[in-house]
Amino acid sequence: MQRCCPPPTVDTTDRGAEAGLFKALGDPSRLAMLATLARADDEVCVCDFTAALPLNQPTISHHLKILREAGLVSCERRGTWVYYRLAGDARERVAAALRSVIPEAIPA
Amino acid sequence: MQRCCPPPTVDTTDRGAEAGLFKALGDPSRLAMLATLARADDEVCVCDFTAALPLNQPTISHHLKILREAGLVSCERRGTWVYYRLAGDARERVAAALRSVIPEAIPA
DNA sequence: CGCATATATTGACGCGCATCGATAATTGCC
DNA sequence: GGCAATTATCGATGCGCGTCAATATATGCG
Repeated sequence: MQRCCPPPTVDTTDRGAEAGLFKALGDPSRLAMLATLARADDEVCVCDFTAALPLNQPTISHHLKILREAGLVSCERRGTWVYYRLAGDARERVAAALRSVIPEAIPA
Repeated sequence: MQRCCPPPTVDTTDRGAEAGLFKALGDPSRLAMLATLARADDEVCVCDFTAALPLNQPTISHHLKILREAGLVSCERRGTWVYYRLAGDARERVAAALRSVIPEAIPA
């Protein structure tokens, strides 16, 4: 191992949190749910996801749990049905994560 | 399976490409390399990564290959050393992917 | 209470990923 | 050509992920 030219400036900041966020975004089905929630003015029923997506019900529930634990969505039970909505700070959280890695990728 | 209330509007657009991009961002070591490249004005030598990151050399090479295949970085060999740089359209690509999922997450 | 429906959890399976050691490929230098 | 150094590839290993069937939990209704 040998140096080549100038002093190295490798960013060794721990980005486990940001990686966790992006990992939650790393599945097409989860992106479909997030895109739906981001465009819905109010909440979306789980039954809509199970009806529209080509996945079995436990798989839907599993993906929603991952989004929940990532803090990207929140849910509320009303009667038999459970309604999900985009978390209030989801937009700024992902934007901040992206900005922390590639600062100029987002205006401000 | 039964409807609950209004017509569902689940976004079933295929987001495999966006998910692939986010999946490439879903690792702390790869984020460290990307953050380094995004802040470096010019290119960064592989030897700097192997020297600074707590990973073995084959693992570094493996992660760089993933970033390369995701189109996020490009590389050029000069002599014994290989230099990586952030791809020219990396910033707009990730911004567009994020915007396509959560439109209001990014200003423009 | 008992039944039906909606959602969550559990357990299992197969595949992909992160990591490493060993080795190959490439280049520079003698 | 031969040797040393840098990077890439290969093979293997262990773990995590996406998926499903089966089951559990929760709610509403009669």
